[in-house]
Amino acid sequence: MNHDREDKNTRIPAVVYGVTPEEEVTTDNEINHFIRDMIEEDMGPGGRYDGLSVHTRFPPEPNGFLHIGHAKAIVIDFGMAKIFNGLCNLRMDDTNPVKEDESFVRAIKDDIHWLGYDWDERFFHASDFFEEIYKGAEELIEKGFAFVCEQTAEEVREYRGTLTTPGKNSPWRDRPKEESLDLFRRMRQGEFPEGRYTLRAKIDMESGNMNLRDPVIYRIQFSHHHRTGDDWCIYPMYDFAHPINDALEGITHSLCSLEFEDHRPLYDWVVSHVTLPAKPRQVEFARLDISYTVMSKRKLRSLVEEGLVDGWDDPRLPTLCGLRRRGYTPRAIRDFTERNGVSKVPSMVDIRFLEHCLREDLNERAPRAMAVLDPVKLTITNYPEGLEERFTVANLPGQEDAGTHDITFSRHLLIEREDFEEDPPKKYHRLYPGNHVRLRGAYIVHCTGCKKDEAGNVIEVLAEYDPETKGGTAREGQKVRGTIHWLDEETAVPAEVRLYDHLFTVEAPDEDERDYHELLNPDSLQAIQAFVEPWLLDDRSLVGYQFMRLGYFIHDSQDNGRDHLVFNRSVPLKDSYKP
RNA sequence: UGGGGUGUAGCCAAGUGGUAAGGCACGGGACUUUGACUCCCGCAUUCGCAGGUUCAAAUCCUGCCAUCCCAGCCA
Repeated sequence: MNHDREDKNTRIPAVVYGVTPEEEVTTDNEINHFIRDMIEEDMGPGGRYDGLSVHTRFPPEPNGFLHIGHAKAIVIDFGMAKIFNGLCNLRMDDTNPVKEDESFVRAIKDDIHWLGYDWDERFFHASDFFEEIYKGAEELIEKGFAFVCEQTAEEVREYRGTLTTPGKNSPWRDRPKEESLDLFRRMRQGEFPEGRYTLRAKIDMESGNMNLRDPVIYRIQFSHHHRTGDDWCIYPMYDFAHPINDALEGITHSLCSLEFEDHRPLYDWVVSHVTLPAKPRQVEFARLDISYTVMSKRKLRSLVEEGLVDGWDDPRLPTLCGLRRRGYTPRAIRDFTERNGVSKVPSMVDIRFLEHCLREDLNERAPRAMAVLDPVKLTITNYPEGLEERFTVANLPGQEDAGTHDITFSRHLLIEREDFEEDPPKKYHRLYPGNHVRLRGAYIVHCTGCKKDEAGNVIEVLAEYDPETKGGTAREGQKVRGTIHWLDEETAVPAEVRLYDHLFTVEAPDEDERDYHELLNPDSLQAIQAFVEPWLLDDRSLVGYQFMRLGYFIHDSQDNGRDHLVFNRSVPLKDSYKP
């Protein structure tokens, strides 16, 4: 057994987007679901595990990056342990060396830490227990519950039968156990080529459950394992290894997704036929799906490999690293998964709920700033040329300890093009000739007109300010319906802003029969040249900013330089304005 | 008559024999130096369908329907 003691060093660095250093994993959500009830009963008086403490595990296969679907499992696995004052292990399910790689191990650990969970020293690999698992296989052979089979993969498939017809026994099923034992040991010694033999559990070829039709539990594979190197040339199958790993780690509740439901009889078979120190229990729940995106490892991989997105951490992807780069916070993700609940109903959650959870978190802690995405000039015609005023504004209105920063004001400003209409629709209360509007934090101005080019496009908006309204405070009795954001043209800093939309144009791309390439949203990324407050040149909020009236944005973690600011829009603000 | 699951609002989801929680979305209003936030109000006479038991059924019984997963020497 090989605990990774250096693991303590893999804590992600203190400065990581989405989480503030002193932040703790807490929840205000009421966690109530059938798994909690079941555990409660199992641990209670007379229950299955009366007297033991809850022990769960999160067992990813290190062959890809974690996505928000995994986050649900992580929240459940670590969350249940926490609620019941138990423990949760992290285990790399590495029983198939041809698919797995050490590089993923690191990324997986970082993502889990980022989400706010920790496994202390309980970091395992399925491969830590290869010897014990092997012993279990020998035990099965000795008891007559397993045999070495010589059927080819093709023959195994034929003999397995179909969903509606029973299978047939392998001709090697009744091979004497001494012979099986000898062959199995020689398999381990590397005497036979891949595919020549397999070890199969002797259960029931006529079972309606395909998993019980003498499943292969060991296969020969001459691949280099990322951890055990070339020590082994036979590897246990998931169905055999998993229950044994669970038992050896002292897991009480082995929580997994619905598709393993009909593996449970096999899980239980292994637990009762192999001598083990504990009897873990498998419980299944529905995995998480989200609208307008894909969650399958295969599709995510091909999006990355075909260059359709900018790597595994593309902000449009549902991967945890992608969400992190997008500006999602662990708190929002945890909140989202908890509030979704846990059930056995295959579900497709509306992505707008995820967005809601992010806004709810960021609204409370993202500093406010101003940015103009589609600028047009605003000239304050009665403000002296060359004069500059400085205003101090709160980072987070209403929260004094969040600090302040300064903004400058002058005759030449930048505003959002859509905040001026020469001929406004009804109920429009932004700038239009004759209207009073507040420039947030500065002054109330009175729009006097605009200048246009030959083509009739507005190139400059004109207004006069009211010196009596400094700071944006209205005169006695004065009511100003519109407040807009703005930037001082003199001090505004150019920045690239990346606006994201759904990666797919349909709600359920995974269920669509069309090739998913056809379903990609061509406008999922729109990069524009915008302007932001100079303050953002040096400031780095770990939870990003709210660009007022626009949305939440965060410095891109990859592409920012001192002279090249890049912001990702995490999520736009809600907007109930209907022209 | 393969086996195993699941059906409560547009999307999640409580509910476990006493007369349909909550959230998201949506619609309306109040407030507002963000058309944000916040706050009010509205949103299932009905729980996949049909029978049955009961004073009483989303909850119990029977039948049906729909839908998901399983035929890797993947996990």
